[in-house]
Amino acid sequence: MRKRPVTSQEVANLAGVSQSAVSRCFSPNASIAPKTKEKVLAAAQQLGYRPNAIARSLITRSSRTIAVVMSQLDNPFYAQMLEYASRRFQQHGYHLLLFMSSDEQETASVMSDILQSQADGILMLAATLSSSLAKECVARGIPVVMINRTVAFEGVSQVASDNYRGGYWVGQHLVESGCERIAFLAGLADSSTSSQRRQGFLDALTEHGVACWAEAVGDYDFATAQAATRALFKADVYPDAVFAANDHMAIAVIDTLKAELGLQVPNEVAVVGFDNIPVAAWPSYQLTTVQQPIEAMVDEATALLLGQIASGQVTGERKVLPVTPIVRDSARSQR
Amino acid sequence: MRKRPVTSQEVANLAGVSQSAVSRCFSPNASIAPKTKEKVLAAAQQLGYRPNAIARSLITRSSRTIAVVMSQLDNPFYAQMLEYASRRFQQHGYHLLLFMSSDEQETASVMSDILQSQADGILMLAATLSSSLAKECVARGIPVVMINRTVAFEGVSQVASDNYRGGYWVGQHLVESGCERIAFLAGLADSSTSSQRRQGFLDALTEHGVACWAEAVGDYDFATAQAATRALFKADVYPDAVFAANDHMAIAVIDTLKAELGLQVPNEVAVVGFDNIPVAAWPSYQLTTVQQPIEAMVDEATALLLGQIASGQVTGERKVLPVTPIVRDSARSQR
DNA sequence: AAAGCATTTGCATTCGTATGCAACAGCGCC
DNA sequence: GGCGCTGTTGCATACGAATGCAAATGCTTT
Repeated sequence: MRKRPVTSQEVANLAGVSQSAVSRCFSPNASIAPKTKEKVLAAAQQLGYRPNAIARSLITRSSRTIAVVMSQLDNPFYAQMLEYASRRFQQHGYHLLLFMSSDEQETASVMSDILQSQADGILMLAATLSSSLAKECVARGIPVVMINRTVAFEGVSQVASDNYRGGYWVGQHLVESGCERIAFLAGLADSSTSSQRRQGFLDALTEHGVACWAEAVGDYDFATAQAATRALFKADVYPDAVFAANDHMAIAVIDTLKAELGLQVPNEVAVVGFDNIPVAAWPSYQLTTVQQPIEAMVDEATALLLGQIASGQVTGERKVLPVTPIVRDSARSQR
Repeated sequence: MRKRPVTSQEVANLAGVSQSAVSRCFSPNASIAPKTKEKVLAAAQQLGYRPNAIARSLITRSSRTIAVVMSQLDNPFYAQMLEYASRRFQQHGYHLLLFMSSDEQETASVMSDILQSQADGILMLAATLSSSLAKECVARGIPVVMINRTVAFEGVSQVASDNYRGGYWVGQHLVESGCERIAFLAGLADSSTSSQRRQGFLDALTEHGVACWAEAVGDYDFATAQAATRALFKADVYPDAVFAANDHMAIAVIDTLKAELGLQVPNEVAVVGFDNIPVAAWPSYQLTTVQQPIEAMVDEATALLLGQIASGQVTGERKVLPVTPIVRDSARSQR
C-alpha cells in the first residue's frame, strides 16, 4: 500500500521546531539559524523527508514546469533538441512536461491539458498553435516560444534558424558547382521552414540566371520523398541536382537514386539536404547540408522563456540564428 | 503581468451555486443535477475557467504524472519508445515528466527531483537505478518499471524483449548461412541487454560446433564501433560475419567495411544488428536484424505502471516479450 | 544591568480543489 | 397528508508548504 508521505510538520515535531522553520530550511534566502537548520536537516534525513513540490507550487503559483509540444520524435533533429532542452531547463530547476500532438485538432485538446497543468511556459517543437489557442495563452500570461515556425501571433515568441539564407547558400553552391537542372523537394506544403528555404533557394537561382528545373513535395517523410524522387527522374532528361528541404528526405533521395535508378551521387546527380543530422555524416551518405544551430536555438528559447517567466511579461520576440553550410561529398564544388 | 487565474469559487458565484457544485461538475461520477451542471459549465466557459491540476493533485494525492528517466535520445529506438509511451499515457490521462540522466550519479540527483515532483510512477528507459534509490522508491510505494534493463531489485518491475533468443537466432542464422569466422561487437560492457544477446549468440554457436572468432566492444556508439571494426579487420584472416549488439553499431560496421576497408556486404562479410530501427530498412543498408516489439513493450510497461498505481501495490514483475527476426540483404541464408 | 538592535522563530493564514457529512428537495406510495 | 426514499446541495475541513507579521531570542553597547 502506498505509504503516507512524510510532511514538514512531522519533521518539525521530531526536530522540536515549528513547521515554518522546516519550510525555511528548504527555501533559499530564508532566514534560518545555522544550528536550527542542522537539527532540521538531520530530522528530515532520518524520516526521509522530501518537500512536496505540488504543495509548494500551489502556494508559490509556480510549477517550475515547461510544457513541450511535439509532433514528431522520429526526426532525430527534434529528438536532439528535446534532449538538450531538457538538460538546459533541468539546470535551471525546471522540468519538461511532454505532450505529443500530430494535428492541430489534437493540439487543441492537448493545450487544454497544458493549461490545467499550470505549466510556467510552453515550448513548441515542430508544432503549430492556432490563433485562438495562442491568444488564450497570452491572455493568461503564459509565455510561448515556437521553434522553427513562423506565425504572426501577438505575444508569441519565435526562434528559428536562418532558413532563407540556408536555402540561398544551397542554390548558390549548386549553381557554382555547375549544376544546370536543379530540382527542389519541399517538406510539408504549408510549413514555413520549407517555404523559406525554398524562397532563398529560388532567389539564388534567379540571381544566377538559372531557373528551377522542377519541384516536388516530400512531406518530410521517407517514403513520400522516395516516390517524389521516382517521379522527378522519370523523364528522359532528369535533374542533375536535388535540394531536399531536410536531410531525412535527402537521404531518401540518395538511396532511391543509387539503389533503384542506378544513378551515381554526386557524379550524375548532386544532392543537398538541410539540418545536418548525425546520419548525414555517415560514410554511405556524406551529405552536403546546412547545419542548424540546435544548441544555440535551444539556448535562445530557454532564455526567452525563463526571462518572460521571471519578469511576468509576455513579449512576442523573434530571433533568427545563423546557419552553417557543411560541404561533403554529395555535392562538391568541382564536379 | 501574469493574470490571476479564475478559480472555482468565482465560477460558483457567477453561476449562483457553491464551490463544491463547481468541483463536482469537473469530476466524473460526482453527484450533480444536469440542470445545475449546465449552468455551471456556461459560467465556466464565460470566465475561461480551467480546473487547477496542482490544487487537485494536492488533495487527491495523485499527480497523474509519470516520470521518465532517459540517458540517450539520440538513439531512435528510445525516441520511438518515448513518443509511443507519451501517447499511450496521454490516452489514460497521464502525462510524462522528462528527466535526462547520463550517469548513475546524475540519476541520484534526478531521482531526488522526481520524488519531490510526486510522480505517480517511474519509467526507466535506457537508464539504471542504483540499489539504494530503487529501495527508496519501493519504500514510498512508487511503482518503477525499467525497460530493457535486468537488475534484481525487490519491487521494481522489468519489461524486456527476449534478448537471449534474439542473440540465439542470430548465431544460428549466421552459422546456417555458412559463416565460419563470426565476430561479436558488444554494446556497453555492463549492460544486461548486450550480455544477454551475447549469451544467446554464443550458445547458438556452441550448439552448432562453432567458436566465436573474436569479440570487441563498441559502447553502442558510432565512432567507437568504427574503431572496433578497424581492429577486428586488421589481421590477414578477418571475420566473415559480424553480429553487432545494436543496429546503430551495425550501421557503423557496414559503413566502415564498405568505405574504408573496401569489403563487400554481405558477399565478403555478413552483418547483423539488433533493434530494427528505421534506418535498417533503408536501401543503402538493408540490414538483417532482430526486431524488438516497441509498442508491445511500452503497452506492457504502461499496464504495469497503471495497474500498480490503481491497486497501490508495488510488485516487482518481469515480462519478457518475443522478438522477430528480420532478414534483409546484409546477411542472407544463401551466400 | 538596562537599553537597543539584528536575527530567528512561531503563529496564523493562504493557495484552489475535493469530499464526508448533514441538510434538503422532490417524488411516489400508502 | 404523512412517510420514507433517492438524488442534490452546501458547509466545513483537509491537503502540505510558504510567508507576513509579531513575538522572542541573542548580542552588543552604554
